[in-house]
Amino acid sequence: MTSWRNHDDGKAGASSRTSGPRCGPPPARLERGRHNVVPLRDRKTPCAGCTLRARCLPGGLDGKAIPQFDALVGNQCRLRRGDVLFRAGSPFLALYAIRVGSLKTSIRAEDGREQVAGCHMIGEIIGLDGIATGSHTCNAVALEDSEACAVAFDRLEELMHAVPRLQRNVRQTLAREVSRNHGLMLLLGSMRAEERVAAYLVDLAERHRQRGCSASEFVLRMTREEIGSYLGLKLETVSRVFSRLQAEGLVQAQGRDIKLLDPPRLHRLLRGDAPPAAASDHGHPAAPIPIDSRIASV
Amino acid sequence: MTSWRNHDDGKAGASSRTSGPRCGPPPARLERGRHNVVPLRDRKTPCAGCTLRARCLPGGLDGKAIPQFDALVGNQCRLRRGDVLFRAGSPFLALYAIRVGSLKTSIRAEDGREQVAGCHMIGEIIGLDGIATGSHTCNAVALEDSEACAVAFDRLEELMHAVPRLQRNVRQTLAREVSRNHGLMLLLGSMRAEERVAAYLVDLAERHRQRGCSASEFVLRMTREEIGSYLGLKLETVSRVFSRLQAEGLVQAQGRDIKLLDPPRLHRLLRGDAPPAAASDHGHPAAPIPIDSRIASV
DNA sequence: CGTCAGGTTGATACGGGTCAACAACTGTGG
DNA sequence: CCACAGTTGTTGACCCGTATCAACCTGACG
Repeated sequence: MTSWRNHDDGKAGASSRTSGPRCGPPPARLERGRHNVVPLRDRKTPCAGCTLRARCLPGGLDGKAIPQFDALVGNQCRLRRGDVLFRAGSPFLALYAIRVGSLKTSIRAEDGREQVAGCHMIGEIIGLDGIATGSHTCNAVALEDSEACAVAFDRLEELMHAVPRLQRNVRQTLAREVSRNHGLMLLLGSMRAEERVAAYLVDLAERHRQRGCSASEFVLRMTREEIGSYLGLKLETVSRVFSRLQAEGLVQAQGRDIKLLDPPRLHRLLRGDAPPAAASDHGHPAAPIPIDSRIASV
Repeated sequence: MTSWRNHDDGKAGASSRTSGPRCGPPPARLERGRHNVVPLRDRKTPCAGCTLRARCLPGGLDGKAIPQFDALVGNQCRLRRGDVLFRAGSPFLALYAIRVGSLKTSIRAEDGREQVAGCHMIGEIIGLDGIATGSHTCNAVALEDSEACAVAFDRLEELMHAVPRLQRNVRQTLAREVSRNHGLMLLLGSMRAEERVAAYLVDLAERHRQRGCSASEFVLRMTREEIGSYLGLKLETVSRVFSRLQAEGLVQAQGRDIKLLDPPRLHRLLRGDAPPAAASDHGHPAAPIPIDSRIASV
């Protein structure tokens, strides 16, 4: 609980909507099921005063670029638990910076199977998946009451031309997503249930730590079923693993309240007392020099 | 065999013992072991004359931008089977466009476990993973004799400022990677062995089709072990699934030579006669537009 | 010839899925 | 206040799919 919490220092005014109803794309009206997504008419926190800025898209921008960026954040949207920020298939109009709360993203196969693809916390950018096709490929749903800033992408694109640093930030955000997915693939492809859950907890702990919150004591925002979906397990298995980890004194888990009692041992569980692993690049024993470096600067 | 075939109009050494409608380039039968990578000092095919251009980074560039782009492709590198194009941890200097052949990318966990993360064919761009951190996060290894164009990234970055279309192409390439990974996650997280292998075959077929090669008859470039690693299975399981699919008349598999005998049924295997699947966005019933295909493009 | 990598197939073990019962908690309405 | 239903989480019993271990085949190559 540091800075992360109160960038939301204002009261909600009303009126003065700058241009179009913008929180999410204009068509971001009540997504069925739950509550209205409420675009805050007055942006309460301009980027210049936002404590998240350093980690957000405008991170590192100089003084005069920030208001320019600020101008494309049309609205902050308020979401209640279960609200859909965007949906697979809906047109890609904006990236979203999570200002408060957390969201899950999920992808759906044709046959209806759905899988949680990501669990995103405050300060993270979501919606990137839409860049390629122009429409989103996953659903984003609030796991708790949340707020997100919608950054109009067409205008962001323009601004990127003028502000290289911004372009770099966007690209890095995309690339981080690639790299995050690598980790998830490793998890889904080769870890067993206990390792997966441990990896999940360790990851959450680290992300809390980065945000200045306790890394050893936090609240899970997803149900056992969602966690299972994310980790490629069934909910019963997730539940059992929590119980087992608790029995072994590694964690204390009461529902969604989690305490990590022995982080080092949890880490060790990951690195594998597990099987040694083989796999080779076609049988190269030692490290060949990658071609890359032989071609000096191409 | 359209355009995809003869960008390699030179003689690539001696090879050429092709038979049948094979897509890959020269069959490439070489032993393992690292070879010298031969950066071709003279680029043989400037982008302007490359038949892959439309699908490559300079796709859609206008006449005068193409030579500019061309200038940053310093070299084409020639790889023999098993050669490492770049390695996790090595500095990120360039993106690579695969001009001939195919490569796998693999990621490695701290404990040494390694997993194939991608299988990339002619016309695809690899190396994107390095953008975020400045160094690569995965290894790229040639699955057969191959050639790749190295595109210096620092200079590419500069050129992107001047050429918006190029910027868009790079971003789209990155985003496609995100979307590809979504598909893979779905596979690793929720499919059973038979579905995974079927998905893999269907994906390969589609990519061959896109390249103007036979979609029903092709050669696997990875060993059973690599395929298993990619799909989160053990090699024996992969082998068994091939045998079972063959017994059911869906495919004909002799080693790495694959014929799809009944593509429709193979597709059906994917859509799931399988369990109905539940999961919901917190109770939202409505069906968004489904994700394009189960495996975006794995 | 022998060796080795890659592939197939069988026997068996086990992890996690499946089905089911139940507890804790929430919100609703009488 | 209570009764009731719905959601979430826990736990047990059982079974299936995949991993594991092992034998063997094939083709390439020295």
